[in-house]
Amino acid sequence: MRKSKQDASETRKRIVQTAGEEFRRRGIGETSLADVMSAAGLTHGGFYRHFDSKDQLVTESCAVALEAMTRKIADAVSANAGQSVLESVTAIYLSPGHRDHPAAGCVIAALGSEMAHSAPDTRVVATEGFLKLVDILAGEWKESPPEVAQSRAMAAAATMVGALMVSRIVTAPELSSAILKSAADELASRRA
Amino acid sequence: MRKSKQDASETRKRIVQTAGEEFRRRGIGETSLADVMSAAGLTHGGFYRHFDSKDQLVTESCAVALEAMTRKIADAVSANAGQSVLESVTAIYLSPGHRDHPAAGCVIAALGSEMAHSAPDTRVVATEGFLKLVDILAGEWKESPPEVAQSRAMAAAATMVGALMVSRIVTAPELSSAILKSAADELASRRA
DNA sequence: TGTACATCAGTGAACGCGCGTTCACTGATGTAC
DNA sequence: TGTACATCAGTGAACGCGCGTTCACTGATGTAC
Repeated sequence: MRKSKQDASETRKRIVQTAGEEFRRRGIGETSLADVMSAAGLTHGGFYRHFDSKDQLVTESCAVALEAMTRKIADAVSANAGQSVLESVTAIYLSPGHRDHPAAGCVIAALGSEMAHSAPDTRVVATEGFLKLVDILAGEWKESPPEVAQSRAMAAAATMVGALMVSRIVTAPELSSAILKSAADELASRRA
Repeated sequence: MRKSKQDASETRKRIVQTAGEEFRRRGIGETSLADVMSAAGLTHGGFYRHFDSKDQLVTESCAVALEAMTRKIADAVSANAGQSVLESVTAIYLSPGHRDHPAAGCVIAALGSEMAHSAPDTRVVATEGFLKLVDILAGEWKESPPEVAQSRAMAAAATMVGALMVSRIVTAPELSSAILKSAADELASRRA
């Protein structure tokens, strides 16, 4: 049953991608390796041909998922080069679609409180993803000194992460939408 | 070994309190009932004399912990009746002490991403706690129409929750502190 | 280029372990007379 | 008020289960000649 090197490499990528989705959908602790492997169309026994541990998979899948999100957001910002950075980002990040599809969304909002207890490697990856998001947002305040722009961007990122996470906890749909809208309105008022 | 009704009632409260601390310290999924019971000075077998399930303990302990936090914040606000509500709240919520002692702090920031997948009862409790915090913050904008004040308060609450959670993920201590400070500065600029 | 052998991706069963939950038991507390 | 009995808080062992991890095995792929 041995597969070619290329097949194996594609399998590995598929496991990382699937794991990122399943972890974001159901949480890290609630998702077993058997869940991930079967979602990737494999049996769980083969996992250790590709990874040393679940922790390693968590770290890699978070890295890949964070990069996909920041790239998507950066692309949207450059596609709307004429308009406000904050507006471009919040339109994606604070959308009902993002809220309702955590598996394809922001790792920090989906797994943040679990990540606070994760392995150092995973926290480093999360830190880098957060800083990338901050960097994109800082583009809103190009006219300000860089430290000011970064500080405002950090607060804006915190607002978005918090609003999205809370919008997923809350039980009443209208309240959930109101939280996203309030955050978007508040951020709109802070434009450069 | 039967205990008096009063003893039993105190034991139950102690379990709820201890559970709230342990869950916030280590996460819900990572904290076993045996962990909670032994932290409360008991053996795990007695758990089901007081509760029907772990889920019930999670719900009750989150309710108690959220109420303690909102009471503490409301007290601080009324103690500083002369000064800005936002200032009073952020001085507590966005402090390094709060960041470094999750066991005594905000449940939503400590367990938010886990709560998004929790039982409906738990999510209802979290929703009520969030709305209580929003209600306190809305006091900042007494002059504005209530919907405006509530909307601004929701965004402020999201900022605080997001900033605190991210400050606990991030690996570099200076960055962690910078996130708290950026959020506090931004909120200060939104005062009524 | 063809052949013989080593490698290793993936399977499926098994491992020890800790989990939530249950249960028989103990003996102090609560209750009925 | 005192006594006999029922209750039940807490203990400690046990339950089945699913977890992360390991392993023997298969057979196609890769490699050495």
